[in-house]
Order: sequence, then C-alpha cells, then structure tokens
Amino acid sequence: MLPPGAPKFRRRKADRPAEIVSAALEVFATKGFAAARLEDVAARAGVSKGAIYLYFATKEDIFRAVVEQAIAPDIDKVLAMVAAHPGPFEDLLRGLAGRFAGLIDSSPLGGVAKMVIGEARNFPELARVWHDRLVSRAVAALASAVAAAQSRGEVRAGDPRAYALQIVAPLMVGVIWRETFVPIGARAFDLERVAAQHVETLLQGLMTREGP
Amino acid sequence: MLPPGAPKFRRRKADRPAEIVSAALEVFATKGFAAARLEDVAARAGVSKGAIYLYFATKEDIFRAVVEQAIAPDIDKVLAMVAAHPGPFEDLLRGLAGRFAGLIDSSPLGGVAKMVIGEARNFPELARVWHDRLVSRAVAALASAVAAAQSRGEVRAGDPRAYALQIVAPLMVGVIWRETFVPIGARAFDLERVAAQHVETLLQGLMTREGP
Amino acid sequence: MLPPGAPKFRRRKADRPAEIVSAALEVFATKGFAAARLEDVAARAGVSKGAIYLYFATKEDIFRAVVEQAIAPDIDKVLAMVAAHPGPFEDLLRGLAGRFAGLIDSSPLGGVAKMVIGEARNFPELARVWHDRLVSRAVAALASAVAAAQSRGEVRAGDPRAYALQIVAPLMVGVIWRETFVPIGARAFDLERVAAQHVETLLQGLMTREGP
Amino acid sequence: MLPPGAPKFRRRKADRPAEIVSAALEVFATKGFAAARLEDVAARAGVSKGAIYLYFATKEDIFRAVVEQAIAPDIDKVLAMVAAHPGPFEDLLRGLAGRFAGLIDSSPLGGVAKMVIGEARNFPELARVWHDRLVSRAVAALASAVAAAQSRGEVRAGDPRAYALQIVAPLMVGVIWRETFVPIGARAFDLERVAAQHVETLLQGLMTREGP
DNA sequence: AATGAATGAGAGTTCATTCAT
DNA sequence: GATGAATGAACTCTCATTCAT
Repeated sequence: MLPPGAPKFRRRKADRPAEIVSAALEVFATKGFAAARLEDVAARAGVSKGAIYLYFATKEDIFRAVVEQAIAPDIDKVLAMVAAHPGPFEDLLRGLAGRFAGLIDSSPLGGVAKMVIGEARNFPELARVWHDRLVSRAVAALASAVAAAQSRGEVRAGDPRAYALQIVAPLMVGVIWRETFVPIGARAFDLERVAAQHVETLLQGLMTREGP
Repeated sequence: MLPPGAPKFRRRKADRPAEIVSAALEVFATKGFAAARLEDVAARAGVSKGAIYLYFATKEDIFRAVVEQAIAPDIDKVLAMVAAHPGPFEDLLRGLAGRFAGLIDSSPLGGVAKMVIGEARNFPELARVWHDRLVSRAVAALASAVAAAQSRGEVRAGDPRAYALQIVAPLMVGVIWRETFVPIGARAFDLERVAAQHVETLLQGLMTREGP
Repeated sequence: MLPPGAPKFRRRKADRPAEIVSAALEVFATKGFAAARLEDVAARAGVSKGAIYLYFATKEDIFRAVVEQAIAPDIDKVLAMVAAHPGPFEDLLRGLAGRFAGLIDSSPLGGVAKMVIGEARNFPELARVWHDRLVSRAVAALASAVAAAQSRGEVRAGDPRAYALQIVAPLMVGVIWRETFVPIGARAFDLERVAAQHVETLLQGLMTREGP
Repeated sequence: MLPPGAPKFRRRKADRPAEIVSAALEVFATKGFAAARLEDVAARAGVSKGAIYLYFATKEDIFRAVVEQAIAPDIDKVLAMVAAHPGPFEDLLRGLAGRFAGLIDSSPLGGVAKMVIGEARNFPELARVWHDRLVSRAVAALASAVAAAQSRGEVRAGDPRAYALQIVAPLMVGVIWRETFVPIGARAFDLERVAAQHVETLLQGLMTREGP
C-alpha cells in the first residue's frame, strides 16, 4: 500500500494529538460533526484510523478537543482587548474595531462557531463549553465595560448586555455570512470596513445630526 | 356525503406533504440534518416511513422543502415591511423594530437558519436557496432603503450594505443565541427590548451627545 | 445480488425472532459468543444483518434470548420429572435415567451450557439466568427429593445437595465431553448406557457385596 | 559482578515466556480466549505488547502454550496417583478423594478447562491436546484400574470407561460450578466434602442396605 | 532484545431507502 | 395510496500484529 521505502511510522507521539485536532477542525468545520468521517480526519492528519484512538476515546472527544483548542487562545485575547482600554469608551470601541476583524481571520473561530451552532442540541456540552469559556465571558466583559462607561456618563442609559450584543453582532453575522454564503458565491462583506463603519455608527448614530 | 362510519377527521391526502415538512422542520431544527432520523419525522407527521417517499425522493429533498416552506411566507413579509415605509428612514427602523421580534418568534426562521448554517457546506444548494430567496433580498431591500435615505440626506455616508448588516445583526445573533445557548441554560436576551434599544442606538448613536 | 424473481421480503414478522434465535444458537454454540459474527447469524437465519436489529437491540440481547429459549422448555421437564416420582427414591432414579439421556439429545442444552460456561465471566447475567432458572432449580429439586428419601430412611446420611451433584454429574460431563472432545475424534460415551450404569452404581455401590 | 547501580532484581530473559504464559492463563481464564486482550496479558506479565511476539507467533500460540503448561505437571500427578494404588480398588478411590480436591485448588486446571470447553470448536487442536495428553490418559488409567479391579472381583461388571466417568464427574462438575456460578453468587460446593461423600457412595451405594 | 506507536482488517450498529403486500 | 419489514452501505470503534527505533 505504501510506496516501498516510505517510512511507515513517524514516531512523534507528542505531536499527534495536535495534528489530529487540527485535521478534525478542518473536517468538522467543513462537514459538521455528524457528517464528518473519522477516516477523513485520519487521512488529513496523515495517520491511520486506528491511531486516532490512541489519543481520543471517541469522536465526541475529538470534538471537545477541537472546541477547547479553538477557544483557549482567544479567551485571553478577548479579555485582554477589553482590559486594554479602561479609558474612554470610544477608545475601547476603536480598539476592538482595529483588532477584531484581524483576529477573526487568523483564528478558526468562524468554523468552530458554525459547528457549535449546528450541533448545539446534539452536544449541549459543547455549547456549554463554548458559552461558558468564551462567549459569555466576552459578553460579560463588554457589558461591564459598557456599564462602567455609563456610570462615567459616556454611554446612554440602556441594558449593558444588550449593548454588548449590538456591539459584536455585525461582526458575528459577518463571520457566519462568510462561512455560510460566501462559499456558494454570495458577495462577501469586508469585515474590516464593516467594523470601522460600525464603530462610527455606534459613536455617532446612523443618522445625520441635522435631519433631512 | 361521507359513508356512515367513516372517520370524521380523516386527514386529506393533499395535506400530507405539508405535514411531513412541518414534522421535518421540527426534527431538523432540533437535531440538525444528518442526525435527524426519517423515522422520527414520519412518527411526528403521523405517517409511515414509506409514505414519506410517496412525496419526497430523498431526505435532502425534504430538507429543500423545509427551507422553501420556511422562506416563502417570510420573503413577502420582509419585503412588504420595507416597502411599507417609503417615508423617513426613522419610520422604517421603528417599523422593523416593532415587527421583527414578533415575526421571529412566530416563524420557524430561527431553527431553519441554524440548520442552514450548520449544513451549508454539505448542502450548498440550500445555502444558495436561503441566500438567493431570502437573505440577499432582505439585505438588498434594506440596503436600497438605506441608499435612498442617504440620497435624501437622512443617513450618513457609508456602505449601505454594511449598514443593512448592522441593522439586522443584533436580532440575528439574538436568535442564534436563543437556539444555541438558551437550551443549555444561558441567560436569554429579550429580543423585543434588544430591538427597541437597537433602533435608538441606530438613531442617536451609542454615546451621549454631551460627552463625559 | 439476488436471483431475479427471488422474493426479497418474506414478511413473516412473527417468525423472525425465533428464527434468528435458532440461528444464533447454532452459531453461538459453535463459535462461542465473542467469536460469533452477526453476519453469520443473519445468513443462517436467512435475513440481512440489519434485520436482526429490528428484533434485538444488541448482540448480547440475542445471547440472552438464546439462553432463555434454551432454558424455558427444559425447566418444566426437569421439575416434572422429579415431581413425577414422589414414591421410592429408586423409582425417581430409574425415571431420570430413562428420560435424561433422551432429553439431552433432543434439546440444545449441551451447546448452550458450553456457551454459558465459556462466557460466564464476560456476561455474568447469563450465568445468573442459567443458574437461577435452570441449574439451581434442578439441583434444589433433586436435593429435596434426596432429603425426603433420607427422612424415609431410603437414602444414607449425607449432604443432599452433594448427592444431587453426584447424581447428575456423569451426564453433565458426558454432554460436555460430547460437545468438546467428540468433534475432534474422541471416543464418545453412550449416554444412555452411562445413565443406566450410573443408576445401578448409585443404588448398589460400585463394589461387589462380597468383596474380593 | 553486577555493575554498581544495576537493578538488583532484574528479571532474567529465560523467565519471560513462562511469565507471559502465566499472565495469559489468568487473562484467558477470566475472559475467555477471544475476549482476552494481549495488551492485558502484556501488562500483567510486565512486558510490552511487542515483547510477546519475540516468544510467540500468534495469540493462538500463547493459548497452546497455556494449555501445555497447565497440562504438563498434572499429567504425571494423575498417572502417579493411579499407579500409586495397585492394591485394593478402595485404596485407589480413597487416595483419589484425598488428593483430588487439593490438586484442583492448587492448579489452574479449572480455569483452563473452562477455556478449552469454551473454545473447543474454534481451536480444535487445543481440545485435541487437552484430550490426548490429559483427559483421555486420565480416563484410560482409571478405566484400566477399574478393569483390573473387576478382574480381581472387586468391582461389579460394567463398562470400565463409564465407571471412570462416574468416578471423576462430580469433581469436574464441581470445578465448573465454581468457575461459572460461584462468581455470580451461587452457593459453592465444598469440593473436599463432595469428594469424600462421593467415595463412600461409590463404595457402598447411595442406598441403605436394609431398605426403607 | 525490547519497546510501543502505528496499522488496518473486521466487527457491531445505524438508518435512508426499497418494495411486496 | 399506504405500510413497515427488510436491506445493505457506511460508520465508529477494537485489537492482533508489525516494525522503526
């Protein structure tokens, strides 16, 4: 089966789990959890089907690892981003706009998010991990930044959590759009420009000051 | 006219396909496409598994019908909503806010959207249908309303399509949140209040006029 | 795959479980539980692998059914046999000898017993069923018949349960011998003659009265 | 002579095969052949999975070795036991009774017997080894002792081989009982008492001399 | 000699789809 | 038209066996 002389074993135990998780991320993000075949994951990771089971007990286990791995690096980034702008709320918004789009492009967040949305009912635990460790923290951090800004008189009255939703939603939808509709030929959104325009809207409103 | 002894409430054949599609909607929205079992769809529709194949050629076919059925009534509603407010843009926004949240609760849009997002890569055709017939129309209608308002001097300069995204995103994310995280115990958003607050933000900006 | 015109479905739902259990009995008795392949069971039952799962949830479930089916008819026979000889103990022994060998030939007890012995540790529940419903009842019935005979002065003092073991053991071992060693060419025991000779031994002892 | 720092109790290579066979015996006796995992055998033997294949070509090979090893010491014991009592048959029986129960407890015969019974059809060769080297010799030795006793007028007429079966059966069944039913909570037989009582039965018959 | 990561054939199980009734 | 028993391909997971190290 193998070309003669090809190394059959690579003996890199320490690397394997990460390689498998990476491969799984790609396959899961493309096909969704249920439709993903472990054979494809194995092939993409350059290992045999059986090798997967040296590191993960079940397919669900791999899913868990994928979610964890996709989340971990981003938790800190998100929280750091908010913490980095204690000053005027405007600074925070501009900072977010500056970084968020880039962050979203460089991380697998989009694909994993799509996965979590699609499989939430079948694997509630994953939705829970995603929520507890990433999404709810991000919302809470933003909401409390909003509340602080409100108490400083910078932001109008209103539900801080809802404001948080309003702040992040366009980029969220932009990512989902990219994952869902761009592959079938829909016109993409330029997320960086959306982010910039969104910040201005938040700061100044949609409307002209003078009115028509 | 019915023979005596005939069951009083015998279902009419003509209803079968719609009943099957309704049942499929529930099952698909709950489990996702791949994990949904036609046996469950049949049971929920009160027909036999075999009967499904009298009306639909494949599972994918049912999926198509579900998407079509979920879309059809909403296309008109959305377009009509936009068309109903040719006047000041503020009226359109308030009109949207007033109706959108209710619309979202009363229609299966949320569940189907989750489904489409989750299965987009496996069934690009569905993403295409969803995009071409609903989402892109809605975005286009909103964007052109924005453009018109811009030309009337009501709305600030900027990409109208991006504005459309900003306008609808919080409710989209709210729905996804409801479908994804509320079932695992996350705190829900009150979509009506989010909608109302969002309109005010769009109209006045997030910030106080006076500054801190 | 099928010859043209061959009936694909036989539509005999009521018969299927019994057919599958019969087929499973043969395969399990031959190969043991773990080495038996459901594909073979299916083939022998004349159904597809999938059809098995219309009637049984797991392979273990089939095993359970096999044990139950093999036991059920014999429970009554054994108990009736003992109950049929309330009179002199000698009558009971001769009655047993007369019937037991025949019974053993006509029932799948041998094969199932071998199976239960081989899989007892892996499926303790089966050993329990086999013990509770068949073996322990048989032993108990015999032991109490022995005790009754002792109280009537017919049988010498001693542990009635051990006597029960002594009474049935040669035929048990004979059956195991048949299942284990005869297939590899070992000389068989004529169980009827063993039974007859065993009764005489029990009644008169092994030794001549006079001594050497 | 050992270099300083060398482990004091390093196992000698020569012991490896025997250690593996011992470990395999335990695992096979517990799980049966098919369900036994070589990984467990390796772990119990304190070697790596790969090391097993330095000494045995296949799993079946280990099974063979287990049977051989379990048989070897017992062949002699059994034959010696019979040979040790050329005199009155009664002496032989009492001798057997005295030793057999102890022998059975101290040797792995029980577990291996269960194994052989369970896997006889899948590995006829093992049944053959077991039969040819142990069981049939034991039966033959006993049968010829019986025949000799008959020719001396000590034992009643009858098939000597069947007498041999009668003599050993209760203890055989007792061992199987212990291996099969005691683990699931069944009441055990005291094999020593069974043996003693059995000898008396053989010598005197089951019945009182006088009759009821 | 010894290891243990890796393999891959094979098993149990599921379920969309078919079709005799 | 309607049924639901039956199919069989496909999937996850297991484990005896191999072989680079």
